[in-house]
Amino acid sequence: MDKNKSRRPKRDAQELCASIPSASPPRRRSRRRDLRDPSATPDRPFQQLGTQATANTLVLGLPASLRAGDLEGGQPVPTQTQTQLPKPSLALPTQLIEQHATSSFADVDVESEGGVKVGGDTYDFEHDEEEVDEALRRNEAAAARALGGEPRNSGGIERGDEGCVLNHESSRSPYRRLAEMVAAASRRDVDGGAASVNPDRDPPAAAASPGDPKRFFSPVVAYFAPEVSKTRRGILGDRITERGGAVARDVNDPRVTHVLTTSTTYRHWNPAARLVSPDWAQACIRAGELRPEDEHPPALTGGVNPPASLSSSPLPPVASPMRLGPPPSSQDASQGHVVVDSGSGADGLVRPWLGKKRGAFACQRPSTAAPVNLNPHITRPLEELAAIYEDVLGGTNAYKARHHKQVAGAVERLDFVVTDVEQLCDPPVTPAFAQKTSTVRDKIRELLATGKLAKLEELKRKPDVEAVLELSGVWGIGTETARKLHREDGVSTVAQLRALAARQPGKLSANQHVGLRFYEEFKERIPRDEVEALAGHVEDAVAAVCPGCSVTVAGSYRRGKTSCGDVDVLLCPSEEFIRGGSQGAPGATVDTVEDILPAVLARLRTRGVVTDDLSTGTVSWMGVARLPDSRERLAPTTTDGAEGDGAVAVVTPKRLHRRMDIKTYTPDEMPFALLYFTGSGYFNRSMRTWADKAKGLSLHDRGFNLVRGNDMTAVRDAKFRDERDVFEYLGLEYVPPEDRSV
DNA sequence: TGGCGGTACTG
DNA sequence: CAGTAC
DNA sequence: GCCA
Repeated sequence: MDKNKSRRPKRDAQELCASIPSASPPRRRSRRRDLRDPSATPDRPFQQLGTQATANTLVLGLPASLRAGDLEGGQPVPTQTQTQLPKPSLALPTQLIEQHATSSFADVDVESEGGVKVGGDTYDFEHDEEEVDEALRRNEAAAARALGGEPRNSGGIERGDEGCVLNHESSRSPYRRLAEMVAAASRRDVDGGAASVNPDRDPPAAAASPGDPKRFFSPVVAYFAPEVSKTRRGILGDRITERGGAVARDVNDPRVTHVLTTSTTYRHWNPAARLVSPDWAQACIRAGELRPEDEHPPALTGGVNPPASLSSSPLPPVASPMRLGPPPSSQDASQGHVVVDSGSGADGLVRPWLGKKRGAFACQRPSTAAPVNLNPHITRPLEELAAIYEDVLGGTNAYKARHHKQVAGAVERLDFVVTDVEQLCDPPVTPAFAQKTSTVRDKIRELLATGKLAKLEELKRKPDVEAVLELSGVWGIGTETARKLHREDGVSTVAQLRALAARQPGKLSANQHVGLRFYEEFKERIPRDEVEALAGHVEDAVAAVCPGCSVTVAGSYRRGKTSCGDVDVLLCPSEEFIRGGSQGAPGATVDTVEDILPAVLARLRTRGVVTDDLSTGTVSWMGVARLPDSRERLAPTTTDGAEGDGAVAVVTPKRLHRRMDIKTYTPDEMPFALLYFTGSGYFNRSMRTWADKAKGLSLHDRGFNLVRGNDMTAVRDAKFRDERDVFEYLGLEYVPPEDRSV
């Protein structure tokens, strides 16, 4: 444990405060060149992705810093175990550094489902202690067998065995042992025979000799990138395990040797693994032996038809998503970046807390999203409690919820298993852990001692809690409506609500009917490529209506997440269009900014992309969309397997209904809109507060307001061409989108 | 002890 | 206006 | 529930 502690980044208040000045150096114009993202340099022409014919700009793709170059260039991929803090960039009060986006699981990339995995089985904490204990005993025996002797497995997968303290007598409490099991299990949580520690499951690997030609995959531990379709993953995965290999569920598993991906931009955390196309596995299967990896670099498989609108670049290459497509003219006009800090502070720096003793600052750093959650025994009950506070109790309880989630998130990012609250205190995981009293800290203590939370149990015993929790999961139904439905109509489940809605349609609003209809579909995550395909259709419509209008996907997509909860699209017409309507933008069928969205939506409706509306304004739309029923939309999945008779099965992906938002902004609002809709929610919150405290500004989705007295006046003394200008104006180092998933 | 974001749409 | 969502 |  001490070892783990020493690996943790040091961040005491002193150090954080000391880093403030460097966090916001008075930057001169010339420094803007050596920025992380070259394509975001003002001088560089913005890269267009749309069809040449239409001058539209579809801004998609991973943030530049996630691109292939990073993976191949041998730069160490930052892991959360690194010792020093990366260069501080955004100085913020620690109490504001909160994590997770809007909803509890909205931005979780790693599957955080299920309970604690122990040797392939999953236990959640509904089980009583005996049950957990028994499971631990079983698996300890199995693990001891697997680790103790020599032939750990036939695969020859080598890795260090550090930290495998499974047989320790010193571990007294069941939860300490559980914690250790969790740590161990997460290291060997590999599907398929090779590394399983559970004797009940597939031990065949032990029987075969390593040299067996039929088991040529034995040195391979494959991980399928999320964009590889389920079917393909299943088929190839089976072939690989049949032939002695293993399939890892987690890309961070140190034993992963090959990452199978179609994306050249796939970001993975295991630098030791090779990035290959799934075709590589197929070639190996066909050849009956391992084939050279170089022959199959990660790429789209042949015969794949990307959606028409994206055909020029199936995986959008280098256009920087944090750079909104600037109207060409404004680019020419950008002789100098006239973002002048006319505000407070002679040196342009504001450090309101710097002199204070307790002024704890956290510096925003690249948020190395936790690859695996080593502490579900803490985070899950906390999140559960938070969900009840937020969705059931509502009101000011949302603030309790927020704090519980903040702590859960901080604990989830830890790279060691927590067995004692003190581990969370010496460098405090959140500022609250440095205080004398903290109720959440007490809750964790209780959790570690007893394995449960009295508060949570008590709340869960209340009869309406579960009902309200479920009902408020319907879009458009919040705590109040859910409670009323349960109280007055005796509705407890979505199924019952559907029955009620059928009997008495007037009970629900139109939006709630929509939410109810797509209840299941809205809960599904949206893969990146589908986000791109949907955005591609928006781009087509925009191109037809208003050439030159940029189309940008914000949201968690822009933060580089592999899947998203919804599709967030921002439109920004050119300045020519703003000035001259269809005269300024030849080809436009509309004349004002307000006309764009309705026209775009009309086209999307006739194509069947937009299916329902949730709220419709002139510049903002929220609704439902899905991919149209055409033959070439998402990459069809070819499943000619090892048996290879040449048959190609085209698997039709189910076209789920997705939540989509589209908003139009003028070029001068666009940087703020991008910032706001890229999030995360917690990142926004911290930036808002910083703007308020440091500069007396209120930050919103279309600009700054100067807060003086009661009234607020818009800031008009500075020009903001992109997000960087906003950061700069606030005296903050730029934080790229992918590092904003705080 | 009060504040915790400000805005827009629906009904 | 309350409720909801962003 | 935490913080100023």
